[in-house]
Amino acid sequence: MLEMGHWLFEIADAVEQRAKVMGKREIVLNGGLSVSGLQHIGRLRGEVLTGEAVRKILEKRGYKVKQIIVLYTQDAWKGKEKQLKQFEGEEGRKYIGYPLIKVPDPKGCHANWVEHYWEDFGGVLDKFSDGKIEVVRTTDLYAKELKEVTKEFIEKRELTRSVVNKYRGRNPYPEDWIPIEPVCQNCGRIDGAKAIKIEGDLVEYICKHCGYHGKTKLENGKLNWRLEWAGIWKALDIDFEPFGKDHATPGGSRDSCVELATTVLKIQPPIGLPYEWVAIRQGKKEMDMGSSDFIGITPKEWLEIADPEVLRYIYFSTPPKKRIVIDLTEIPQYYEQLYHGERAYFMRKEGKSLSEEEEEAAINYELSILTDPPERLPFQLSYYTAALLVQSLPKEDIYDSALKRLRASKIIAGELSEFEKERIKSILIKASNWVEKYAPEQVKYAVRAELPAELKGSLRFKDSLIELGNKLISLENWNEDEIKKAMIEHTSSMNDEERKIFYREFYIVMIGKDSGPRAAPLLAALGKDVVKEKLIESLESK
RNA sequence: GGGCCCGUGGCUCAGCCAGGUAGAGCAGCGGGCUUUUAACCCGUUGGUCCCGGGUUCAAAUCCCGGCGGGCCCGCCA
Repeated sequence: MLEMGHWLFEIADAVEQRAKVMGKREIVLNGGLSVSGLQHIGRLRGEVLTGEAVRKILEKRGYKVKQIIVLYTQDAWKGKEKQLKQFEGEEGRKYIGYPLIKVPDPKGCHANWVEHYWEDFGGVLDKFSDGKIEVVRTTDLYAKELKEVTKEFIEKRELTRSVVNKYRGRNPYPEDWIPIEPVCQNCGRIDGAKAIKIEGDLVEYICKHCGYHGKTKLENGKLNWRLEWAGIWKALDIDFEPFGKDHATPGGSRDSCVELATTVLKIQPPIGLPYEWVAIRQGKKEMDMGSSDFIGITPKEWLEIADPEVLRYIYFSTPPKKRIVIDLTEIPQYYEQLYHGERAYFMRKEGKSLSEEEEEAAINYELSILTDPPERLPFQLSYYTAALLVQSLPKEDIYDSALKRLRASKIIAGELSEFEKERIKSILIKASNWVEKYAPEQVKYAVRAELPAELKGSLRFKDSLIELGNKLISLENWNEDEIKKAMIEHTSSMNDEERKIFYREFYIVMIGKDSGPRAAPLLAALGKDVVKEKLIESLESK
């Protein structure tokens, strides 16, 4: 089998094996996110896309698979520095200890904190996946699926306590402990009400923050997080769930939850998978993306500059425990990696023999694409070329004008399929956003609005530049080769020193910097009109 | 205290799971092409695979013990 050895297929095998042993008809994959702030692209790695890839593999094998993401909306809002800063002034302080779902939207545009920060992640999930992912919130689960298991923990509180206390050496729960943490009806906090009595579906509690003594429904609270996680496994019948490295420590949360699952809830814990976090590099600095610290970019922001397949390819081709560092200035290289996988995929399809590395690249490509693969290897527009091109094109008409130039310069020949057209269109738009937001300086150039008069006066080769302009606009074929030829011819009589100055002035006139992208491709991209305007009209005037 | 990841030519890294002649890209050097502008093409230099032990006919790869760098957990989630 080609896929042997690929980590995603190994997980799929393990999950399949588990399902077989347990005789399950439907396999359930889970992921969990607490919406404590910025929902960055790192969170797609383990909790969403790993599951999606495993689901894809298992579905291909004929299994019915459900994929869920649980949002931990009942967790307490901690009021970390960056979280507080989302609010005006000191307003945020009021909400410390509130369940996330009860914290208002600091920007005022959504129903609450969770909905606001979930939007740029959840709202584009269907673009990063096939969309067949069910999103649930713990707030709702407590009213339904988690009800039974909550009661089970309360009934088995002694056993539960003996297990949990193994992991709470210095701060064990006391003998009268009741495993439910209610929301205080007086001060709104979920992080301090102590349950003292259970009466059917009601819990009586005393709040340590405000001293309030009251009763509320069980569902208006939450389980201690270890119980909660294990409880979700049981309530939703989970077969597989990845978890971040913070949960992976031996004797840590995953281990303690496994023990609760087997000894208290009497279930087989799901297959787990520890994964590393994703970092972002900005200049020389490199930081793990973080939700409550608001570090990173959201999936929505990623879509502005790159296709989702590109990120999927990075994630699928990297073993889960390896750290990934995303550098947004390297988007062109990330595209090349996806293209590499694409070429490998089509080589395999054509029956060519592949190296092991290419085999793997082909598999990663297959996992990364979101639509059926095209018939044959599609045209691969270099992202870098696109970035150069778009800087000289009218934004409104970017696709048609780009296509014209790409054909004129013979980068594209022949008819394009729908797939190719769509992809080119997408890359052009994304590359143009990338130039604005993240591209390194050397990639950028601008067609300057107007040449300052004092500069114009000091140009040594002003007449020669005008002459070149005239030669260029009379060219029959506007393509790189012709332009290059004309330029070589024009500068052939100059010596090295003169030529150097000539080119410097050329760039200053064209783009306002004394150097820039290669002259011929640049001019090909800019078009005749711009040449006429810059080299002739602006120099002749006055 | 416990655990994870990484350590391979100047740089970035692949190879390690399934042991079998040390690889790629960039940089360097030589040449070609071209007036270059994050170029391209051909050729080429360069490596005690962090160190020490073990297993083996054979170790970058497996096992044990160190060292250096990054990170996680220690009762919040």
